[in-house]
Amino acid sequence: MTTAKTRPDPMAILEDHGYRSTAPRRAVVDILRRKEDGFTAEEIIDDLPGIGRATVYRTIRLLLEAGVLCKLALPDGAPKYTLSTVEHHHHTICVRCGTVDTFRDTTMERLMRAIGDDVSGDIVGHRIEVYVTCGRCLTQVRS
Amino acid sequence: MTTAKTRPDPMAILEDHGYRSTAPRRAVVDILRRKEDGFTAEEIIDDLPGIGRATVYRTIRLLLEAGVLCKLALPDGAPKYTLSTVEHHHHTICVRCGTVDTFRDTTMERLMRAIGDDVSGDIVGHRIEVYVTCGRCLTQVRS
DNA sequence: GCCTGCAATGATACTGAGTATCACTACAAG
DNA sequence: CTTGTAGTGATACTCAGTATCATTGCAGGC
Repeated sequence: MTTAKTRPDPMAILEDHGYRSTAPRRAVVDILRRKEDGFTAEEIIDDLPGIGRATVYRTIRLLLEAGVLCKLALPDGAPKYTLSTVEHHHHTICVRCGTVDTFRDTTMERLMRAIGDDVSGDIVGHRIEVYVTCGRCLTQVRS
Repeated sequence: MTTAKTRPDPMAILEDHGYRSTAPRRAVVDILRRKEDGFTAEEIIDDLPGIGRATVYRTIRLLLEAGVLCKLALPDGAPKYTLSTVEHHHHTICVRCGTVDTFRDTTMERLMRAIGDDVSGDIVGHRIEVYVTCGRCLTQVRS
């Protein structure tokens, strides 16, 4: 599931949006491309002491707006980011190790349409996060 | 949908959990019982100048743990609380006026079971928030 | 009725996540 | 080579919530 497939370079996408390819932005993009399991903003800031907080957060925001990143929430609401590969998908987050994985379920799309009949008003978006104990953590627990 | 039905007194629930019924706690519980559309912690703090931040947050936390409150997230991740009436349900949040409503869809439960087959590991929880433009706001927009 | 102990309180200071400000830098285009 | 502006980073701020800790106030035992 976590295949490092041919992912478009986030930096290229930023350039497509009219933003400059600068050294700090490339540094941020480079480091978070290597974070397969999601990351927090402070984590990136700590990893790049030469780069200011503001720049890291700005770059993250640009990538969010460009749809390259997803912002998720842990059960307690703490934010976590992850690179998004596919268009529309949802995330599973392991509550033990924090590993983020994605899934795409067509039931979900049908569900949203079904809910549309139940609620008064127009659905404009949704947030779905599934919290799991991942397979790896399960075997650790049982051993 | 937003019926002020016979709701168990949150204070009584806290007492059942072994917590004292104190004046500050009653004040907090009283005020948030009147907030049909959800509320933020700071809102409560502002409404009760005589009561300390810590006490308000503590009371909210106790109520969350007791299952009397739900903590939701707006699209930007900003937290919002709402009293929960029924056991398991989900929320719609109007992105214009912030009104919180609840729905319960059996499809959701079936969906969770279906997802269980897709993901590796055990599902331990989920978060689902549906963002809407509510009926009232829709008529305002169109007028 | 009065100790007394502990739960609860509130002031305050802190953390964590993110934004605003603003002087400065570094480019890219003319 | 100038110059305009996007981008940067230091810093201070907001917002949400927690930690600390001295003080208060009840509830139960005598």
